[in-house]
Amino acid sequence: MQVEIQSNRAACAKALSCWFLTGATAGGKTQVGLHLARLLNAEIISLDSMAIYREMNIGTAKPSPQQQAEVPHHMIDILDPTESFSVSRFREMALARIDEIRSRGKEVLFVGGSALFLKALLRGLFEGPPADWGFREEVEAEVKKYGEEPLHQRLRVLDPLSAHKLHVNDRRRLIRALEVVHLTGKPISHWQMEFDHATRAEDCRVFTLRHPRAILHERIANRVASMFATGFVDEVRGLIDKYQNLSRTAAQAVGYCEVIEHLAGRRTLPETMEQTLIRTRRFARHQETWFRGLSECEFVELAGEIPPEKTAETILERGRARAV
RNA sequence: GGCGUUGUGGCCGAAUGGUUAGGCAGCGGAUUGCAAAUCCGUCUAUCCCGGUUCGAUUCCGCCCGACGCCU
Repeated sequence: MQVEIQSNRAACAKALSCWFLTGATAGGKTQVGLHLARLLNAEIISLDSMAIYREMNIGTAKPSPQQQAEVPHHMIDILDPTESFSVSRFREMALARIDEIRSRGKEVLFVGGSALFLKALLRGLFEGPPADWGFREEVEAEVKKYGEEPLHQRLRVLDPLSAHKLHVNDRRRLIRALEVVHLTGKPISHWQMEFDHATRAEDCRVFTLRHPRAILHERIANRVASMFATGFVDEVRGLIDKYQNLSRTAAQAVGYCEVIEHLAGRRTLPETMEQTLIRTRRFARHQETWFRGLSECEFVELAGEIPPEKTAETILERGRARAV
């Protein structure tokens, strides 16, 4: 345990020495990131839970091949859409990439909006057991029969602290908490206590692009419209033809989920587009909730049309000014 | 022009002579191996005017709008 904390600390320190560019979806991270990477002589590590999938290009608004050729990118196109993924795998792989990039004498810039991944990098992850899907399905079946209440009841005995923190209806976390005691004999709250060291924004370089909400909504509308205009539906059709089903994680992606329903004939195209728009907005809102809550995040307010290279320069200036 | 139906919050949609469903969207929060997921919280409206009534969103009349039918 002591060793784990040590290595966790070391890993966090390593991550904290990198540059980060984050922000809600459709906020212009890709463009700014490219400029910033050039200014820093950096390579980019994607901080995005869906861009890791091959063949999911249009709907994830992945950087184009040309953009990826301009600056070396990592953690993009590393999984088939049938493979599942997890935060911890992301973290492990990303940490390895940091070393690799540094060994070339280059700077590291993370670009992306997956907030949980960001937090895992900045604050660490306890060395807990991976998901046990057999166990989860068993418990899931119980919930179906008896509801969440008995689950919560059980957790109150095994891990009162977590039970107190979790809402009765928060089935996923209830199950994970149970899973951890079941697998390790120790409550998840015990493990989690060790890893919540917040860093002040001034002591790191986590820049968070932010637009006024109305403008962000406009940008989202434009992005969704252009996705559908450039063959998003065909992309998803291709995936389904080839793989039938996407992995548990890939299938959750905004837009993909909706288009799959459409291709199955359960939804018209206009409904699908509307639903994709709505879900993208909700996604963006949740992302911003995350960023507000992470002390590491420093907001870069973008009122009006600011050219990406200008924003990159602003960030560079601010980031260089501090000793990290 | 006549007759009929109808008018509930941004949208959908119940109900009721007095205790003002619900859903969606929006907004806020949570978030440690499914995270672009998931969970929680929040929003208080009955077209206008008049009448009946202790009390009207609910009953009556009228106005306006919508829809339908007829001439």
